Amino acid sequence: MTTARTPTGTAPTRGRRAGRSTGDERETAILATAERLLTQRPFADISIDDLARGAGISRPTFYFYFPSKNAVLLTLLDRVTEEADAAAGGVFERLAEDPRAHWRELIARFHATFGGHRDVVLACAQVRGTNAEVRRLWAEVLERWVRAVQAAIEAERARGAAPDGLPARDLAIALNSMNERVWYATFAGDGPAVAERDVVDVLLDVWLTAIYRTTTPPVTPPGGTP
Amino acid sequence: MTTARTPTGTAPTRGRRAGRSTGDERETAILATAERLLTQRPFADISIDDLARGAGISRPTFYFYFPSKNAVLLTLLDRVTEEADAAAGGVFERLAEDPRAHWRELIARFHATFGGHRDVVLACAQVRGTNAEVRRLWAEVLERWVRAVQAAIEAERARGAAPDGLPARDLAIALNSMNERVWYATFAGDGPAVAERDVVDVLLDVWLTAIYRTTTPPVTPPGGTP
DNA sequence: ATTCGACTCGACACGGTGTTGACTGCGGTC
DNA sequence: GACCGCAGTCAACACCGTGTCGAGTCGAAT
Repeated sequence: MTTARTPTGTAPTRGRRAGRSTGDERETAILATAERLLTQRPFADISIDDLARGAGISRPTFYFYFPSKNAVLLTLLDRVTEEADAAAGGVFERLAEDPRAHWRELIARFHATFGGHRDVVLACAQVRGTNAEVRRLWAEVLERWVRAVQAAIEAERARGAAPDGLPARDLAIALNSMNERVWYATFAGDGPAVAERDVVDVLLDVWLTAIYRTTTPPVTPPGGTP
Repeated sequence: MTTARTPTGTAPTRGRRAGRSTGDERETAILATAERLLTQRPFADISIDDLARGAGISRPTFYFYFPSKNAVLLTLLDRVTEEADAAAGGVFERLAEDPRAHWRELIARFHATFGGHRDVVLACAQVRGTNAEVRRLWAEVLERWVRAVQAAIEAERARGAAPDGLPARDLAIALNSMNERVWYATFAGDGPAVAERDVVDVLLDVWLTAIYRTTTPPVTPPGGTP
């Protein structure tokens, strides 16, 4: 057993001697190679040997750093999801000030974050079907977004800005699912897709009508509700 | 070269002598085996040998019938998509009579058709990332649905039942994408999902609000518009 | 009876994965 | 300064799934 240092491929790097650091360089070299190759061809067409050679090591040595090809992708995805989680920060709190602008901001950030790593995200979407780890991590991210949106919808309903209707969670799932699939089709270019520059506004329109039954939701001025 | 009889795996069976028919039996046996095994494990974990043995033939003989494992899945998908195309039949024409009921009928049929072959559809969704043929066929089906929905939206706008707004095609893409992804999550059980018995009504609600800005769209009585 | 084409499979070549076991070199330790 | 331990390295191997080739069987048509 070769005691791979990052057993799951997800955990932070551990257990290397403090001084030497060729290991860290190699690890990042593998990651960088993967990201570079993903811009050129699909994940399935990249072999472990490609990754190893790209990082200047032999194939067995690759296994010293990652337990599998999938683990590399998972590590890449991990970075992106951290960004995605951070992207929602601060938007929901200020929703009542200007709902339209802030919902738009939210969707735009989602779009920008994933668009900034489109190759990685696209690759993950492709292997999600065959890789349980990626599927799980993805599901977790989505779950957090769903929860946040659900809470926001409930808040808007509570302040009387949005009418009651579908259970907030179901609505949040449907809207987030739509975003995911539309986003994917737009960037993957398979099948019918919305033009990239329109995608945020198209999604926003559906979100607003589904949540508020109008595209111009009521605004609460920043002063508070007397 | 073994001149596989169904070169693409999509074309209808051709060129076998009329009399003997062990070939047809074998072909359907392979298909049946695939469908059976798909209920037990993911497509990626089914080898050509499994398919061949299940159909009572050797692995090389398998290649006489299908050029690859993917071609089998593609043939399976082909059947389903024919059903899916047929499922829309007659619904759009009567939309004005009772829009809510007919949109619901449309979504319900989509749901029922795919739900009736969930293992095949789920498998296709999983390999779509790595298999261009499946991706193409899927995209074609989706494109037809999008076109049909787009036309229906335009018709509803033309008769004054639905307000103008998003380009009808973009809206149709977004709504169909939502359905696809929500449906998938519901059956695949990965990540946040809507309960199976609620899924049609959740989707319907979003469709109606996005198209009509209300969940109770205007009805034209079957007598016509005076 | 011969020929043709549908149909069959044993055996092989190939490519990718994951493992093993032996090796290197440095940093600490007594 | 002999030694130990461990991060790091790789040639070679075992394994598995894919796809191909070539030799073959058998029934129907001529």
